[in-house]
Amino acid sequence: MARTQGSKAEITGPLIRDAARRLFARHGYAAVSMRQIAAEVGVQVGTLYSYTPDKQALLADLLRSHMEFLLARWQDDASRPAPERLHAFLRFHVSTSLEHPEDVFLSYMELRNLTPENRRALALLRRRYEDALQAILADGVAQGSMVVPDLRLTTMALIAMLTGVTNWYREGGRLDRDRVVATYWDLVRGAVGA
Amino acid sequence: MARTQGSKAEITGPLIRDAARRLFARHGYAAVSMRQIAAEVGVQVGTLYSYTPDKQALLADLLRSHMEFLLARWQDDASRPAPERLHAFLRFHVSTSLEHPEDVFLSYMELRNLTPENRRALALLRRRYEDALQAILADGVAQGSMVVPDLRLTTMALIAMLTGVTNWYREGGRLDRDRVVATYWDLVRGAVGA
DNA sequence: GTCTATAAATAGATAGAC
DNA sequence: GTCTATCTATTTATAGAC
Repeated sequence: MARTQGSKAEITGPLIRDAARRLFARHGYAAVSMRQIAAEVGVQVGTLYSYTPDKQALLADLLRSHMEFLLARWQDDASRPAPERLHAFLRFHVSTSLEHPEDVFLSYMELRNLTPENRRALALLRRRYEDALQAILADGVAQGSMVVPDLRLTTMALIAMLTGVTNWYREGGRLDRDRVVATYWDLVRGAVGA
Repeated sequence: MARTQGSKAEITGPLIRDAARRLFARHGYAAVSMRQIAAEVGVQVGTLYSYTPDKQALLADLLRSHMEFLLARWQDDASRPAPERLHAFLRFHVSTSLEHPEDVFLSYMELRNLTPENRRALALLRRRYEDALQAILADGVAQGSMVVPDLRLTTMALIAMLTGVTNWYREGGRLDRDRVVATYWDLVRGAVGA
Protein backbone atom coordinates (compact mmCIF):
# COMPACT_ATOMS: atom_id res chain seq x y z
CA MET A 1 0.00 0.00 0.00
CA ALA A 2 2.91 2.38 0.57
CA ARG A 3 2.91 5.08 -2.01
CA THR A 4 5.92 6.55 -3.71
CA GLN A 5 6.12 10.11 -2.57
CA GLY A 6 4.18 12.22 -5.01
CA SER A 7 1.57 14.93 -5.10
CA LYS A 8 -2.05 13.84 -5.28
CA ALA A 9 -3.54 16.50 -3.11
CA GLU A 10 -6.48 17.08 -5.41
CA ILE A 11 -7.89 13.62 -4.82
CA THR A 12 -6.50 12.46 -1.48
CA GLY A 13 -8.96 14.51 0.55
CA PRO A 14 -12.10 12.92 -0.94
CA LEU A 15 -10.47 9.50 -0.83
CA ILE A 16 -9.93 9.90 2.89
CA ARG A 17 -13.56 10.84 3.38
CA ASP A 18 -14.70 7.85 1.32
CA ALA A 19 -12.49 5.47 3.24
CA ALA A 20 -13.62 6.86 6.58
CA ARG A 21 -17.27 6.60 5.56
CA ARG A 22 -16.86 3.00 4.47
CA LEU A 23 -14.87 1.90 7.51
CA PHE A 24 -16.95 3.81 10.09
CA ALA A 25 -20.11 2.32 8.64
CA ARG A 26 -18.72 -1.17 8.62
CA HIS A 27 -16.94 -1.33 11.96
CA GLY A 28 -18.09 1.70 13.88
CA TYR A 29 -16.25 4.94 14.54
CA ALA A 30 -14.58 3.84 17.75
CA ALA A 31 -13.42 0.56 16.27
CA VAL A 32 -11.64 2.15 13.32
CA SER A 33 -8.11 3.42 13.70
CA MET A 34 -6.51 6.23 11.77
CA ARG A 35 -4.00 3.64 10.56
CA GLN A 36 -6.79 1.61 8.99
CA ILE A 37 -8.14 4.66 7.20
CA ALA A 38 -4.68 5.51 5.93
CA ALA A 39 -4.12 1.95 4.72
CA GLU A 40 -7.45 1.96 2.89
CA VAL A 41 -6.47 5.16 1.07
CA GLY A 42 -2.93 4.02 0.44
CA VAL A 43 -1.08 6.66 2.42
CA GLN A 44 0.73 6.71 5.74
CA VAL A 45 -0.91 7.79 8.98
CA GLY A 46 0.71 11.14 9.26
CA THR A 47 -0.71 12.23 5.92
CA LEU A 48 -4.27 12.13 7.22
CA TYR A 49 -3.49 15.04 9.50
CA SER A 50 -2.86 17.25 6.49
CA TYR A 51 -6.56 16.89 5.65
CA THR A 52 -8.35 16.72 8.96
CA PRO A 53 -7.46 18.17 12.35
CA ASP A 54 -8.40 14.88 14.00
CA LYS A 55 -10.58 11.78 13.84
CA GLN A 56 -13.57 13.53 15.41
CA ALA A 57 -13.68 16.17 12.66
CA LEU A 58 -13.68 13.39 10.08
CA LEU A 59 -16.86 11.92 11.59
CA ALA A 60 -18.55 15.27 12.17
CA ASP A 61 -17.90 16.34 8.57
CA LEU A 62 -19.40 13.13 7.17
CA LEU A 63 -22.60 13.48 9.20
CA ARG A 64 -22.99 17.21 8.58
CA SER A 65 -22.36 16.85 4.85
CA HIS A 66 -25.00 14.18 4.54
CA MET A 67 -27.67 16.23 6.29
CA GLU A 68 -26.77 19.29 4.26
CA PHE A 69 -27.00 17.21 1.10
CA LEU A 70 -30.50 16.06 2.07
CA LEU A 71 -31.65 19.55 2.97
CA ALA A 72 -30.25 21.05 -0.25
CA ARG A 73 -31.69 18.36 -2.47
CA TRP A 74 -35.21 18.15 -1.06
CA GLN A 75 -37.49 20.42 -3.05
CA ASP A 76 -40.99 20.83 -1.74
CA ASP A 77 -43.85 22.55 -3.50
CA ALA A 78 -46.24 23.78 -0.86
CA SER A 79 -48.82 24.69 -3.48
CA ARG A 80 -49.50 21.06 -4.32
CA PRO A 81 -51.96 18.86 -2.40
CA ALA A 82 -50.48 17.43 0.80
CA PRO A 83 -50.83 13.76 -0.24
CA GLU A 84 -48.79 14.46 -3.39
CA ARG A 85 -46.13 16.21 -1.35
CA LEU A 86 -46.05 13.31 1.10
CA HIS A 87 -45.64 10.87 -1.76
CA ALA A 88 -42.78 12.95 -3.12
CA PHE A 89 -41.10 13.07 0.29
CA LEU A 90 -41.41 9.31 0.62
CA ARG A 91 -39.85 8.75 -2.80
CA PHE A 92 -37.08 11.18 -1.97
CA HIS A 93 -36.33 9.74 1.46
CA VAL A 94 -36.37 6.10 0.43
CA SER A 95 -34.37 6.76 -2.73
CA THR A 96 -31.65 8.80 -1.08
CA SER A 97 -31.51 6.33 1.81
CA LEU A 98 -30.90 3.50 -0.63
CA GLU A 99 -28.37 5.55 -2.59
CA HIS A 100 -26.39 6.52 0.51
CA PRO A 101 -26.95 3.69 2.96
CA GLU A 102 -23.62 4.24 4.72
CA ASP A 103 -24.37 7.88 5.42
CA VAL A 104 -27.82 7.01 6.70
CA PHE A 105 -26.40 4.30 8.88
CA LEU A 106 -23.75 6.60 10.32
CA SER A 107 -26.22 9.40 10.84
CA TYR A 108 -28.16 7.56 13.47
CA MET A 109 -25.50 5.18 14.73
CA GLU A 110 -22.64 7.50 15.48
CA LEU A 111 -24.38 10.47 17.01
CA ARG A 112 -23.14 9.47 20.43
CA ASN A 113 -19.54 9.57 19.25
CA LEU A 114 -19.80 13.24 18.37
CA THR A 115 -18.61 15.82 20.83
CA PRO A 116 -21.53 17.63 22.52
CA GLU A 117 -20.91 20.65 20.32
CA ASN A 118 -20.92 18.68 17.08
CA ARG A 119 -23.94 16.70 18.25
CA ARG A 120 -25.92 19.84 18.93
CA ALA A 121 -25.14 21.20 15.48
CA LEU A 122 -26.24 17.99 13.82
CA ALA A 123 -29.43 17.81 15.88
CA LEU A 124 -30.43 21.19 14.45
CA LEU A 125 -29.94 19.95 10.89
CA ARG A 126 -31.91 16.77 11.60
CA ARG A 127 -34.69 18.78 13.12
CA ARG A 128 -34.96 20.91 9.99
CA TYR A 129 -35.28 17.76 7.91
CA GLU A 130 -37.92 16.25 10.20
CA ASP A 131 -39.80 19.52 10.07
CA ALA A 132 -39.98 19.26 6.29
CA LEU A 133 -42.08 16.13 6.69
CA GLN A 134 -44.01 17.50 9.63
CA ALA A 135 -45.01 20.57 7.62
CA ILE A 136 -46.55 18.32 4.98
CA LEU A 137 -48.53 16.37 7.56
CA ALA A 138 -49.70 19.58 9.21
CA ASP A 139 -50.88 20.87 5.85
CA GLY A 140 -52.69 17.60 5.16
CA VAL A 141 -54.53 17.84 8.45
CA ALA A 142 -55.41 21.49 7.81
CA GLN A 143 -56.68 20.65 4.34
CA GLY A 144 -58.69 17.73 5.70
CA SER A 145 -56.91 15.31 3.38
CA MET A 146 -55.13 13.45 6.21
CA VAL A 147 -55.92 12.21 9.68
CA VAL A 148 -52.88 12.28 11.95
CA PRO A 149 -53.23 11.26 15.60
CA ASP A 150 -50.19 13.23 16.81
CA LEU A 151 -48.12 15.37 14.49
CA ARG A 152 -44.74 14.99 16.12
CA LEU A 153 -45.05 11.28 16.93
CA THR A 154 -46.28 10.55 13.42
CA THR A 155 -43.35 12.42 11.92
CA MET A 156 -40.85 10.43 13.96
CA ALA A 157 -42.70 7.17 13.32
CA LEU A 158 -42.78 7.64 9.55
CA ILE A 159 -39.13 8.60 9.33
CA ALA A 160 -38.14 5.58 11.44
CA MET A 161 -40.26 3.31 9.28
CA LEU A 162 -38.83 4.60 6.01
CA THR A 163 -35.23 4.83 7.17
CA GLY A 164 -35.47 1.22 8.31
CA VAL A 165 -35.33 0.20 4.66
CA THR A 166 -31.54 0.32 4.89
CA ASN A 167 -31.63 -2.47 7.47
CA TRP A 168 -33.13 -5.12 5.24
CA TYR A 169 -33.02 -3.98 1.59
CA ARG A 170 -30.50 -5.84 -0.55
CA GLU A 171 -29.76 -4.91 -4.15
CA GLY A 172 -30.95 -7.67 -6.43
CA GLY A 173 -33.29 -9.05 -3.77
CA ARG A 174 -36.95 -9.99 -4.04
CA LEU A 175 -38.19 -6.39 -4.38
CA ASP A 176 -36.72 -3.72 -6.61
CA ARG A 177 -36.57 -0.10 -5.52
CA ASP A 178 -39.75 0.98 -7.27
CA ARG A 179 -41.66 -1.86 -5.68
CA VAL A 180 -40.25 -0.93 -2.27
CA VAL A 181 -41.31 2.68 -2.68
CA ALA A 182 -44.76 1.65 -3.85
CA THR A 183 -45.24 -0.69 -0.91
CA TYR A 184 -44.12 1.88 1.63
CA TRP A 185 -46.51 4.33 0.06
CA ASP A 186 -49.40 1.93 0.59
CA LEU A 187 -48.48 1.70 4.25
CA VAL A 188 -47.93 5.42 4.77
CA ARG A 189 -51.06 6.42 2.91
CA GLY A 190 -53.08 4.09 5.14
CA ALA A 191 -51.38 5.30 8.30
CA VAL A 192 -52.27 8.97 7.70
CA GLY A 193 -55.62 8.23 6.07
CA ALA A 194 -54.63 9.92 2.81
CA MET B 1 -13.56 2.20 43.74
CA ALA B 2 -11.06 -0.48 44.83
CA ARG B 3 -12.77 -3.09 46.88
CA THR B 4 -11.39 -4.79 49.94
CA GLN B 5 -10.89 -8.37 49.01
CA GLY B 6 -14.06 -10.24 49.86
CA SER B 7 -16.47 -12.71 48.37
CA LYS B 8 -19.46 -11.31 46.52
CA ALA B 9 -19.66 -13.85 43.77
CA GLU B 10 -23.43 -14.09 43.94
CA ILE B 11 -23.92 -10.52 42.80
CA THR B 12 -20.80 -9.54 40.92
CA GLY B 13 -21.84 -11.42 37.76
CA PRO B 14 -25.11 -9.52 37.25
CA LEU B 15 -23.43 -6.27 38.20
CA ILE B 16 -20.89 -6.80 35.44
CA ARG B 17 -23.66 -7.42 32.93
CA ASP B 18 -25.51 -4.31 34.09
CA ALA B 19 -22.40 -2.18 33.82
CA ALA B 20 -21.56 -3.54 30.39
CA ARG B 21 -25.11 -2.92 29.16
CA ARG B 22 -25.08 0.62 30.40
CA LEU B 23 -21.63 1.48 29.06
CA PHE B 24 -22.03 -0.30 25.71
CA ALA B 25 -25.33 1.49 25.16
CA ARG B 26 -23.89 4.84 26.07
CA HIS B 27 -20.51 4.76 24.32
CA GLY B 28 -20.62 1.79 21.98
CA TYR B 29 -19.03 -1.61 22.40
CA ALA B 30 -15.75 -0.74 20.73
CA ALA B 31 -15.35 2.46 22.71
CA VAL B 32 -15.73 0.81 26.10
CA SER B 33 -12.73 -0.78 27.78
CA MET B 34 -12.75 -3.66 30.19
CA ARG B 35 -11.18 -1.26 32.66
CA GLN B 36 -14.19 1.04 32.43
CA ILE B 37 -16.56 -1.84 33.07
CA ALA B 38 -14.52 -2.97 36.05
CA ALA B 39 -14.42 0.56 37.46
CA GLU B 40 -18.20 0.89 37.06
CA VAL B 41 -18.71 -2.33 39.03
CA GLY B 42 -16.07 -1.49 41.58
CA VAL B 43 -13.64 -4.35 40.94
CA GLN B 44 -10.29 -4.63 39.24
CA VAL B 45 -9.89 -5.65 35.61
CA GLY B 46 -8.67 -9.16 36.22
CA THR B 47 -11.85 -10.01 38.14
CA LEU B 48 -14.01 -9.62 35.03
CA TYR B 49 -12.33 -12.64 33.51
CA SER B 50 -13.73 -14.83 36.28
CA TYR B 51 -17.19 -14.11 34.88
CA THR B 52 -16.75 -13.87 31.14
CA PRO B 53 -14.21 -15.48 28.83
CA ASP B 54 -13.75 -12.17 27.01
CA LYS B 55 -15.35 -8.89 26.01
CA GLN B 56 -17.06 -10.42 22.98
CA ALA B 57 -18.95 -12.97 25.10
CA LEU B 58 -20.19 -10.13 27.30
CA LEU B 59 -21.79 -8.45 24.30
CA ALA B 60 -23.14 -11.64 22.77
CA ASP B 61 -24.74 -12.67 26.08
CA LEU B 62 -26.47 -9.32 26.45
CA LEU B 63 -27.98 -9.45 22.97
CA ARG B 64 -28.96 -13.11 23.16
CA SER B 65 -30.53 -12.72 26.61
CA HIS B 66 -32.65 -9.83 25.43
CA MET B 67 -34.02 -11.70 22.42
CA GLU B 68 -34.69 -14.77 24.54
CA PHE B 69 -36.47 -12.58 27.05
CA LEU B 70 -38.71 -11.17 24.31
CA LEU B 71 -39.44 -14.59 22.82
CA ALA B 72 -40.23 -16.11 26.23
CA ARG B 73 -42.44 -13.24 27.31
CA TRP B 74 -44.52 -12.78 24.17
CA GLN B 75 -47.71 -14.80 24.46
CA ASP B 76 -49.86 -14.97 21.36
CA ASP B 77 -53.36 -16.41 21.17
CA ALA B 78 -53.92 -17.49 17.61
CA SER B 79 -57.61 -18.12 18.27
CA ARG B 80 -58.32 -14.41 18.69
CA PRO B 81 -59.05 -12.07 15.79
CA ALA B 82 -55.92 -10.85 14.02
CA PRO B 83 -56.46 -7.15 14.78
CA GLU B 84 -56.65 -7.91 18.50
CA ARG B 85 -53.47 -9.93 18.29
CA LEU B 86 -51.78 -7.12 16.39
CA HIS B 87 -52.84 -4.65 19.04
CA ALA B 88 -51.44 -6.93 21.74
CA PHE B 89 -48.16 -7.26 19.85
CA LEU B 90 -47.90 -3.52 19.51
CA ARG B 91 -48.51 -2.99 23.24
CA PHE B 92 -45.98 -5.66 24.04
CA HIS B 93 -43.31 -4.38 21.68
CA VAL B 94 -43.60 -0.72 22.61
CA SER B 95 -43.81 -1.46 26.33
CA THR B 96 -40.82 -3.76 26.44
CA SER B 97 -38.86 -1.38 24.21
CA LEU B 98 -39.50 1.44 26.66
CA GLU B 99 -38.71 -0.77 29.65
CA HIS B 100 -35.42 -1.98 28.19
CA PRO B 101 -34.25 0.81 25.92
CA GLU B 102 -30.57 -0.04 26.35
CA ASP B 103 -31.09 -3.62 25.24
CA VAL B 104 -33.13 -2.49 22.24
CA PHE B 105 -30.49 0.03 21.31
CA LEU B 106 -27.70 -2.51 21.56
CA SER B 107 -29.67 -5.12 19.67
CA TYR B 108 -29.62 -3.19 16.46
CA MET B 109 -26.51 -1.07 16.99
CA GLU B 110 -23.93 -3.64 17.95
CA LEU B 111 -24.75 -6.49 15.61
CA ARG B 112 -21.69 -5.68 13.54
CA ASN B 113 -19.44 -6.06 16.53
CA LEU B 114 -20.46 -9.66 17.02
CA THR B 115 -18.30 -12.40 15.60
CA PRO B 116 -19.89 -14.00 12.51
CA GLU B 117 -20.89 -17.02 14.58
CA ASN B 118 -22.57 -14.96 17.30
CA ARG B 119 -24.20 -12.78 14.66
CA ARG B 120 -25.72 -15.76 12.92
CA ALA B 121 -27.14 -17.10 16.19
CA LEU B 122 -28.70 -13.75 16.98
CA ALA B 123 -30.14 -13.37 13.49
CA LEU B 124 -32.06 -16.61 14.02
CA LEU B 125 -33.58 -15.33 17.25
CA ARG B 126 -34.51 -12.01 15.64
CA ARG B 127 -36.12 -13.82 12.76
CA ARG B 128 -38.28 -15.84 15.13
CA TYR B 129 -39.46 -12.62 16.75
CA GLU B 130 -40.19 -10.96 13.41
CA ASP B 131 -42.08 -14.06 12.37
CA ALA B 132 -44.35 -13.70 15.40
CA LEU B 133 -45.56 -10.40 13.95
CA GLN B 134 -45.62 -11.69 10.40
CA ALA B 135 -47.84 -14.61 11.41
CA ILE B 136 -50.40 -12.17 12.78
CA LEU B 137 -50.40 -10.13 9.59
CA ALA B 138 -50.69 -13.28 7.47
CA ASP B 139 -53.66 -14.37 9.55
CA GLY B 140 -55.28 -10.96 9.18
CA VAL B 141 -54.93 -11.12 5.43
CA ALA B 142 -56.32 -14.66 5.36
CA GLN B 143 -59.27 -13.63 7.50
CA GLY B 144 -59.86 -10.60 5.34
CA SER B 145 -59.53 -8.26 8.33
CA MET B 146 -56.33 -6.65 7.05
CA VAL B 147 -54.90 -5.42 3.77
CA VAL B 148 -51.14 -5.80 3.62
CA PRO B 149 -49.27 -4.86 0.44
CA ASP B 150 -46.26 -7.09 1.11
CA LEU B 151 -46.05 -9.34 4.15
CA ARG B 152 -42.31 -9.27 4.71
CA LEU B 153 -41.79 -5.59 3.98
CA THR B 154 -44.73 -4.66 6.18
CA THR B 155 -43.34 -6.74 9.02
CA MET B 156 -39.98 -5.02 8.82
CA ALA B 157 -41.58 -1.59 8.38
CA LEU B 158 -43.81 -1.95 11.42
CA ILE B 159 -41.03 -3.21 13.65
CA ALA B 160 -38.77 -0.36 12.56
CA MET B 161 -41.53 2.15 13.20
CA LEU B 162 -42.32 0.83 16.67
CA THR B 163 -38.74 0.27 17.75
CA GLY B 164 -37.98 3.85 16.76
CA VAL B 165 -39.85 4.96 19.87
CA THR B 166 -36.62 4.53 21.82
CA ASN B 167 -35.01 7.24 19.71
CA TRP B 168 -37.26 10.05 20.80
CA TYR B 169 -39.32 9.00 23.83
CA ARG B 170 -38.32 10.70 27.05
CA GLU B 171 -39.85 9.81 30.43
CA GLY B 172 -41.87 12.71 31.71
CA GLY B 173 -42.18 14.20 28.23
CA ARG B 174 -45.24 15.46 26.41
CA LEU B 175 -46.77 12.00 25.89
CA ASP B 176 -47.05 9.27 28.49
CA ARG B 177 -46.60 5.63 27.57
CA ASP B 178 -50.30 4.85 27.18
CA ARG B 179 -50.72 7.81 24.87
CA VAL B 180 -47.72 6.68 22.82
CA VAL B 181 -49.12 3.17 22.47
CA ALA B 182 -52.53 4.51 21.50
CA THR B 183 -51.06 6.81 18.87
CA TYR B 184 -48.90 4.10 17.35
CA TRP B 185 -51.98 1.89 17.23
CA ASP B 186 -53.85 4.51 15.22
CA LEU B 187 -50.98 4.57 12.73
CA VAL B 188 -50.55 0.80 12.52
CA ARG B 189 -54.26 0.13 12.23
CA GLY B 190 -54.46 2.53 9.33
CA ALA B 191 -51.38 1.12 7.66
CA VAL B 192 -52.75 -2.43 7.55
CA GLY B 193 -56.34 -1.40 7.01
CA ALA B 194 -57.54 -3.09 10.21
C1' DG C 1 -12.87 -14.55 44.55
C1' DT C 2 -10.28 -10.59 44.14
C1' DC C 3 -6.24 -8.39 44.03
C1' DT C 4 -1.64 -6.22 41.89
C1' DA C 5 1.51 -6.17 38.30
C1' DT C 6 2.65 -6.67 33.83
C1' DA C 7 2.93 -8.50 29.07
C1' DA C 8 2.07 -7.52 24.30
C1' DA C 9 -0.35 -4.99 21.11
C1' DT C 10 -2.32 -0.95 19.35
C1' DA C 11 -4.24 3.56 19.71
C1' DG C 12 -4.20 8.93 18.38
C1' DA C 13 -1.20 12.36 17.36
C1' DT C 14 3.30 14.91 16.30
C1' DA C 15 8.19 16.05 14.48
C1' DG C 16 11.16 16.44 11.04
C1' DA C 17 13.41 14.40 6.78
C1' DC C 18 12.79 14.41 1.85
C1' DG D 1 2.48 16.52 0.13
C1' DT D 2 4.00 12.41 1.91
C1' DC D 3 7.08 9.85 4.26
C1' DT D 4 9.39 7.41 8.55
C1' DA D 5 10.00 7.32 13.29
C1' DT D 6 8.43 7.98 17.69
C1' DC D 7 5.97 9.76 21.95
C1' DT D 8 2.50 8.88 25.20
C1' DA D 9 -1.50 6.67 26.48
C1' DT D 10 -4.48 2.95 26.48
C1' DT D 11 -6.00 -1.52 25.17
C1' DT D 12 -7.20 -6.76 26.05
C1' DA D 13 -5.66 -10.33 28.50
C1' DT D 14 -2.78 -13.17 31.74
C1' DA D 15 0.15 -14.69 35.94
C1' DG D 16 0.51 -15.26 40.44
C1' DA D 17 0.04 -13.37 45.33
C1' DC D 18 -3.28 -13.25 49.08
